[in-house]
Amino acid sequence: MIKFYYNFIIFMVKKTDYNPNRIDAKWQKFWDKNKTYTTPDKKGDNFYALVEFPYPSGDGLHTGHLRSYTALDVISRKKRMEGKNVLYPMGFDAFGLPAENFAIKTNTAPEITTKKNIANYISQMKSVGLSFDWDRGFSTTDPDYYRWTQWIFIQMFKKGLAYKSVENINWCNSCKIGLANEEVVAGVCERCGGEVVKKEKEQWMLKITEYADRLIDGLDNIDFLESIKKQQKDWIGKSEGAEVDFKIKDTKETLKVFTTRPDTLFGATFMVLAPEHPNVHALEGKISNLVEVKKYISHAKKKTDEERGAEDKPKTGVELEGIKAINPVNNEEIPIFVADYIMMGYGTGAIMAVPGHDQRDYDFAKKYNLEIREVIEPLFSKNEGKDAFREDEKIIERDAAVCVVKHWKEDRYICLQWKNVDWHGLIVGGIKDGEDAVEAAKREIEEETGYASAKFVKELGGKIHAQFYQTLKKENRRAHFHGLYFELEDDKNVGISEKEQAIHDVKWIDKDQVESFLNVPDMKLMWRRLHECEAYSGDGIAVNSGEFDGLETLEFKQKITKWLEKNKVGKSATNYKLHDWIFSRQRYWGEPIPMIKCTECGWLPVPDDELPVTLPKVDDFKPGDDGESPLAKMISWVNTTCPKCGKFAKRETDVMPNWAGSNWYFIRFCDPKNSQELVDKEKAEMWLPVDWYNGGMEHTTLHLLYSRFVFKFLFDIGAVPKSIGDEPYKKRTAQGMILGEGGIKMSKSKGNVINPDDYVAKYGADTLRVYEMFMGPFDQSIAWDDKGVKGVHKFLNKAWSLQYKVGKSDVDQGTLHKSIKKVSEDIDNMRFNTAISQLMILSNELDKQSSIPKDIFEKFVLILSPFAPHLAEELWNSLGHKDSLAHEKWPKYDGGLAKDDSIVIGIQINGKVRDEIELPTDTEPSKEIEKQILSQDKVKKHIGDKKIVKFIHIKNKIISIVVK
RNA sequence: GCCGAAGUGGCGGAAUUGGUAGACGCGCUGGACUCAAAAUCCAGUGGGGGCAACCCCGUGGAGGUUCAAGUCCUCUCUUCGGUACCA
Repeated sequence: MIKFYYNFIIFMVKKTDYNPNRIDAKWQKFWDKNKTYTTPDKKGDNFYALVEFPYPSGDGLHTGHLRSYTALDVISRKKRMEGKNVLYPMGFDAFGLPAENFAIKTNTAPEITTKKNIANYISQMKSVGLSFDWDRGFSTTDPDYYRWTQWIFIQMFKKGLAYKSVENINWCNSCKIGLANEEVVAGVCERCGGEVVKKEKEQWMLKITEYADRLIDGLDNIDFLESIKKQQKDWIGKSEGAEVDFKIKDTKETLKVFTTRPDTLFGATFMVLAPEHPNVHALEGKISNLVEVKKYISHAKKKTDEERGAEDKPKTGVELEGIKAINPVNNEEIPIFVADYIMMGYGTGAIMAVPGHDQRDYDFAKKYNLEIREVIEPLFSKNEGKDAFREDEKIIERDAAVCVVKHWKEDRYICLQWKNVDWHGLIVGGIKDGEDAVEAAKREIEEETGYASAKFVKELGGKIHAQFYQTLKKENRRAHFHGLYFELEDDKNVGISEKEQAIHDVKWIDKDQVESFLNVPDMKLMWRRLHECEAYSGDGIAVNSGEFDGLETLEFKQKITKWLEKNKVGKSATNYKLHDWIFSRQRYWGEPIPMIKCTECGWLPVPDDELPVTLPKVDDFKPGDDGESPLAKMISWVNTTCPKCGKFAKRETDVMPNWAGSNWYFIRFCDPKNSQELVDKEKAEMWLPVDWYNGGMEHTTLHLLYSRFVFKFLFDIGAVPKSIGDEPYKKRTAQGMILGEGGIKMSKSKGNVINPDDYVAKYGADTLRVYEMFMGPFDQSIAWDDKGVKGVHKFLNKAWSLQYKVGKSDVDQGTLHKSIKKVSEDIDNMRFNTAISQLMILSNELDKQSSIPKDIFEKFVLILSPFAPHLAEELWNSLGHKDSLAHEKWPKYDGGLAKDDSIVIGIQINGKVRDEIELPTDTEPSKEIEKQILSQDKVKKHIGDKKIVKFIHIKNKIISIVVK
């Protein structure tokens, strides 16, 4: 009796409320002290998880950072428990404009602000229990780190990949800084939203274009989200075609153009130059309307890129009168225009205009009344399905008339809907021997619709071809459609035969409905020709192209390119949208570019033993109005001696862009303290490539592309071992953005920024972590919801109180094993939201028990721990374990126990669920089961006296009965 | 314009290969506990009809394939991202 009371009192006293603040602090201290997450360098079962290291801004960590960091933290924690040696590092990308702008405003040195911000970030990250290996941390602003950033630049210089060039760069008027194309968003500066203008500046450039093909090809063998691969490919923008030289009549000048369609050369009826094109200047003497031309050019230059690219802007241009170009394929003299729809930044800044087959050229030609010549007749080839064109079978050619027929009064047109095939088309009929197209068409119209008053109005352009396999007759068909337009004069209808009636219905379709009614591309195109407003830019068969007539596009391209090469007027060529990377910034807070200019010896790199070129302390952080870096004012720093001849020389005063430090940081985490080389080869081999890299979608064409480029370069020069390949990241995923409450973007100005610190203080780190993982699918944008946070907190409270139910009892293990399975798989696939919902299901079920067996509860704690590590550690501890659970074995599930013994499946009658039946799992279909089901009352009722046509039983899924 | 992703209750969202749509969470309603509130617990909760057993309708819209469609096919509308005269 006494003992009973004693136990009872102990039991009462032990029970405490969930107090996250106490638990969080306790375990964070424990992990720090015991170096729980410090990663040893060793060969073997390693796993490198990486998240984008942040810029340490004054605002501190935001919820978006945490979504990414928590996700890979969950993955890292699970991998550790699965026995992997996990590297999950963190550092800071601390060079950049905010610290510099702050310095200009307050005259506080960027070092000081940066140091303070980094300390704050570290304490914030620790306060949410991210399992980073802090021993490997660094900042890109550490001289020990940027020494190697500078070293990489020098290696690029030595290989000819870094060069100085005068560029018409994007210049932000408010930041006073040159921007890469990637940093100009919608015509304004990505950072400050300020106006971007064009400015000529001498800049350091990196030849990323040399790696363009490898950057495309490398994507094939790595596990990146498809959307990322596609965006990178589009950004690089490779297109293959030819360069063609057009002579300018009576001069020695030629105009070089790039085209992806050399097969349309015979259709080139004029040329167009970009306003900035240098040849305009060179030809000034011959241009008779020079004043007009100059006026147009200066007007065009004033426009921003955005204005020039504005939607639906009518095309403008002016002809260069007095000069003509000569089309090399047919020696025709064609006019030359300057127009701002041609951009200097793409291709050669000049085009051959083919108005028949390019929509922009077409619009321009229409406006200025220029010749439009058709040189490609469309060919529609069926390539898929059983009626796909078969290369090796014989081909039967057929001429046919296609008729667009207008109503006698209204703006409606005849279409045919076939009855036995899914075909919505126009009136089509074969042209018989001795018949012309119009006669054939009239005959068909009368036969198929009964209307006899069709009056021929006009032809609808040239022929359209279609090829497919006729499955019934077992032959390839190639049909040549002649498009004809008719108008009915009256409503007289002579009727149609029964045979025709059985084939199709005649439909009168309103003008604006016709296009969507027609369901085959060749008919749609024929219909659109009635309105004469577009150029056909697809593939087809050549016409009006001299000796090349009759060739199909692909073959024509090859032949004409050979012809151009033979006649020395062109060659095959590849063009990219990607430009070389402008690598200079006229600012202070960045890595100094380690170059010296000697008037005698030219540009020379700073010798290796003088690296790093440290950033000198300055008093005035303002850039000069002429765009000079603040460093230019540091005369004593700028003046130096030439490393080659020893005479007076000057240092480069530009600094690197903030991408410089971030494009190789993941390499340094493998060996962060190495003073001899960028990275020790053996250590690089242990960790690289990165197994899993998660970050934001916004870095797809910037950081992610740049760092792949730099890594390939380091691979080429042997700075990283060859054995690891030339791709830095095996797998790349991206999280969705977190929006403010109500679904609007978080911003200071809107005052809807969520500060994670507040939630850590109020609910604890685990609630914040679990909420961020639970709020929705990881890759989708989602709005913050305070109510959801409370719900998660309730769940953790429940998990906490479950510990007081631990005791001896028998509890069914089914849900536990199902949960282990689901949580394991969901974490691997970043389906964190459903993993947590499964944990909730499990906790709800355990809560229903009067007592929970200890081993079940332990496993629950273990699979909860990646999401809520502090709570899990505390529970683990109170279960009697002394050590951290960070390296405990991840529970395994028993496939048998994860399955239910029996399963309830629905019984459908004529497609509707009417009843259900509980069957042992994996019950095979049998006559007995069928009998049992048919004897159930509800089933009997619904079948009534109808006859059973079909009885379907899919194991573990459904019973479906069809009755009549 | 083009490319990509997505449209499911009051809300965030679940739903293997097509197989009982709405798991889990929020919110709401009712109840218990409380002097009261909060917290907690229990029950209910797609819409409509019916006392009820049940029935009808439901995954942006219109067609289609199938015994069976949120899921597959055709067309279409909307939203959100990316991109922009790319020759």
